[in-house]
Amino acid sequence: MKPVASTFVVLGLLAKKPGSGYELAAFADRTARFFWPISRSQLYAELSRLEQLGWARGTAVRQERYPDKRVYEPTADGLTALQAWLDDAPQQRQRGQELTVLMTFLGPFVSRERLADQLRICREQAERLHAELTAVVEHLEGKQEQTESHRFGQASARYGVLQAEATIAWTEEVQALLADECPRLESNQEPSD
Amino acid sequence: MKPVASTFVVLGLLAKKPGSGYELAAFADRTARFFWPISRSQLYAELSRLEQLGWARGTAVRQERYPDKRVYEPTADGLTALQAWLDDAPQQRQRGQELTVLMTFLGPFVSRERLADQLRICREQAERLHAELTAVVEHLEGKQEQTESHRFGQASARYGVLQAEATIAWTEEVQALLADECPRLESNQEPSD
DNA sequence: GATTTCATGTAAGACGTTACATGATTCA
DNA sequence: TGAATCATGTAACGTCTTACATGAAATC
Repeated sequence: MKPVASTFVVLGLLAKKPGSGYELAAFADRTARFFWPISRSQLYAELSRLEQLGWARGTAVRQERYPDKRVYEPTADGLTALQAWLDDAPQQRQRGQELTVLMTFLGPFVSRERLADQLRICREQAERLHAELTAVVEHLEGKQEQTESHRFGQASARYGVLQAEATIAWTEEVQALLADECPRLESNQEPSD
Repeated sequence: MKPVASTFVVLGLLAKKPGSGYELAAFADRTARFFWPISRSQLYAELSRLEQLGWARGTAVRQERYPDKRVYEPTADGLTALQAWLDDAPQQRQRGQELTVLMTFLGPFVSRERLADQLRICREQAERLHAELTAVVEHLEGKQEQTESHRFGQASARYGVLQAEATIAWTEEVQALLADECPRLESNQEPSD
């Protein structure tokens, strides 16, 4: 019963918004769906796993008009595990971009330094991909014999170029947000207000 | 031994550029990697599957300086199967976007109408997602109590907004390319040169 | 009366990855 | 001498999806 990446995704959703599996599925559908889709059955599977790991506590709630439900919330251990995972697991090469969005989504549970690091890495990767695909596009552009196959190859590469540009723009936005949050390079304490 | 989506991806790569598994892996790494990554072992598995299906023919090639290799090329049946799949399988909701890029990449094997259709669907989906996520961003913006959790939720939703915008811009590019190719709504014949 | 909402899961299988295994040749 | 390139696969396992299963209450 080892946790997988999706275990932490569900734990993170729970940390943002405790509730029943059904409610959590609706929340995930509004938020995490576009960067980390998860099926209903897997969501329920992860919830039992979290309970077995002692990372979430489920409480049966009686209802009259609707079927009874089981409401979950993260335990202290669960929050510790989540923060620990966010702080060092993400050295994975796979799903790097989605992981960065996940870490942003779960910003309150990540240290500012870690998040800034991840954003930098994400941006650098996007910049490398952008350079690589731009070169592909230009290479196909420069060919004397412009076959149909080349034109379509170029068009598909343009997709990657545009996505990479969007990623770079997004990282800049979030980097600016982080800079705004702590104008002096001091900690994550709120100044006053 | 039923074909899966990746079977057709490999078949498509082969149709664009016949060669050995090793060469194909390098080609995939330059081209399809960013929209349909495929591991080396799976590539080899798909090549044997294609041969068993009679959709590709492998020929042993002797080499002196390097190990012998097996060079593949699609059969007539294979090309027919590829075109048939491209023409009606893609009613899948999953990987819809990547499928659209794949179809663009394999443009020479898809009918113009089918490709135009797919681009339209892709664009409409991106527009719906864009509207949905813009609403999420604005909803979080409008809240009186701006928690940290909301700000980060907003930041992650912005990612989806920017990606959707990139997708929309890309579909417009390719739609323009298609319109350019056949200024009159005539067939896919090259006019003259 | 039909459909949607609420509510939770199981079972089977599709799909894909990493690690392992091998080994000659070329290049730094 | 050590690393990269060329070349092809197997075996084991991890991950996730779809379809199935159930059923009351609310809404149209």
